[in-house]
Amino acid sequence: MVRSEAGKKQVAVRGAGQDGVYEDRTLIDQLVADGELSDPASTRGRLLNCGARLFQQKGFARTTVRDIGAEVGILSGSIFHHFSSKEEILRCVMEEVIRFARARMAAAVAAEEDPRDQLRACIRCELEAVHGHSVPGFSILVLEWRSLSSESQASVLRLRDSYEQIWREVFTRLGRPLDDPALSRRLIQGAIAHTHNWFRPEGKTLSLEGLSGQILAVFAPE
Amino acid sequence: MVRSEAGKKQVAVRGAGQDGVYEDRTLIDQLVADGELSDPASTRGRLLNCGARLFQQKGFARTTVRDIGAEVGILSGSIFHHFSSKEEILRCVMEEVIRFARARMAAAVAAEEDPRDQLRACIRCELEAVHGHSVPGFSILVLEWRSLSSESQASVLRLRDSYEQIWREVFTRLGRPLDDPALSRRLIQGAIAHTHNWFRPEGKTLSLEGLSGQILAVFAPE
DNA sequence: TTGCGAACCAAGCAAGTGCTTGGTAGTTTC
DNA sequence: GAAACTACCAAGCACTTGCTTGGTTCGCAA
Repeated sequence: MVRSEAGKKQVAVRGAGQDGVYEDRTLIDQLVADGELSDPASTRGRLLNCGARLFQQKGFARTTVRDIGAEVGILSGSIFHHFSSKEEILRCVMEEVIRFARARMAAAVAAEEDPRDQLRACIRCELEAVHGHSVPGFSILVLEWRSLSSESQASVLRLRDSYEQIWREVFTRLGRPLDDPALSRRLIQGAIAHTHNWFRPEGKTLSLEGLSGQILAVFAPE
Repeated sequence: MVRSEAGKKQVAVRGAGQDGVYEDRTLIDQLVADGELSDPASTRGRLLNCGARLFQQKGFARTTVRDIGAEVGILSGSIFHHFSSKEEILRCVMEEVIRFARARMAAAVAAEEDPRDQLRACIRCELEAVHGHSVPGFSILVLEWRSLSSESQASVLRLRDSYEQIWREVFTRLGRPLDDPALSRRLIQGAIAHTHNWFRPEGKTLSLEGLSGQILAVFAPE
């Protein structure tokens, strides 16, 4: 709620900014320059970041436009100068989340050659996204899907498919564990998304790295 | 818990009742007689069944007490003669869903001897539950978990653990795919729950039986 | 200087929300 | 047969919700 001129410094590499801002600075800057993401320092960008965090924490229905405005430091009515409706905020959050996650994962896959290592990179990427590192708001894609109108769903779905395509290509190259790469992807997608409900990275017993290995062991045993 | 009246073949009366009532008559009757489920013909039972269906269709937040009352045929205020709050309806729905799903799966497991067949039975059971056959409202357990207060979550969690215990025992007997049965369960739980978002049983390409086989192939390859 | 539009405020509307209150039939209990 | 209880209705209260409206400030360009 306190207006913190925080927009400027955000040099944060690891350790998110006040609004839960993305971490990877160079990638962000590139995407902002390409017009794929809103500038996180702008009011619109801050509304999206705060919205993402609140939607993830409390859920879309339990988050009010007054909540979002208060965190950004403007009144609720002023939000509608930037977005035409509350639902549009959710849709834009989802779109930016997908664009960022897609760019991140594409880079991670391109850094590997062996298909199994590529799968490992995908798993790691999505796990980090689900657990709030690197891509805040990622789990909203699953949790709040039904909060979108069917028109918005169709729009977001097209974008999302370009993200899924990366996964499917990796499973195709791997040729496992099922004949149908799309089906493999859907099963692993559910398994990873569900870790949001039980896995706590701070728990000492199993690290996120260790969890990646276990999931890999199931979907691509050696 | 281990209601092993299993071999009784469960003469499922396919075709739900007016309120989308459970299918397996004999099992239901037994659980009602034991006081584990509300009589689906009573007002309370009908409120729970209607609530379950509406919560699943529209989500908890988007379902109003007026919606529920209208479906049952009473005014919204009268609901609070049976439940102290809207949230209590959700909690009771979840509890009854768990009790029924637990009894159904225990019976299915007890009917098999080979651990791999037992796993297949579990997968089949939970897939049917998730997709609205046999256990209406099952997916509420995942989708609306955050709509419960933390006290209610703790209460439901205890009950739910007795359901999860069945899964863990099966994975323990199977000794696959991971060393940790609880972890295996959580991964397969996510994979199965997520099918709710994409699998359509009426689609000709892949039946629910076929899907069961594919999931089994991943988590317990021959 | 003047004009203009972007960004925001202050106030509030209309529609809904969960839940309460006071009351009334019908049934059961003693 | 009076009392108590169950299950419900009719009405509405207190509050929250997304969003609108009219007006103000301020940077910037002509």
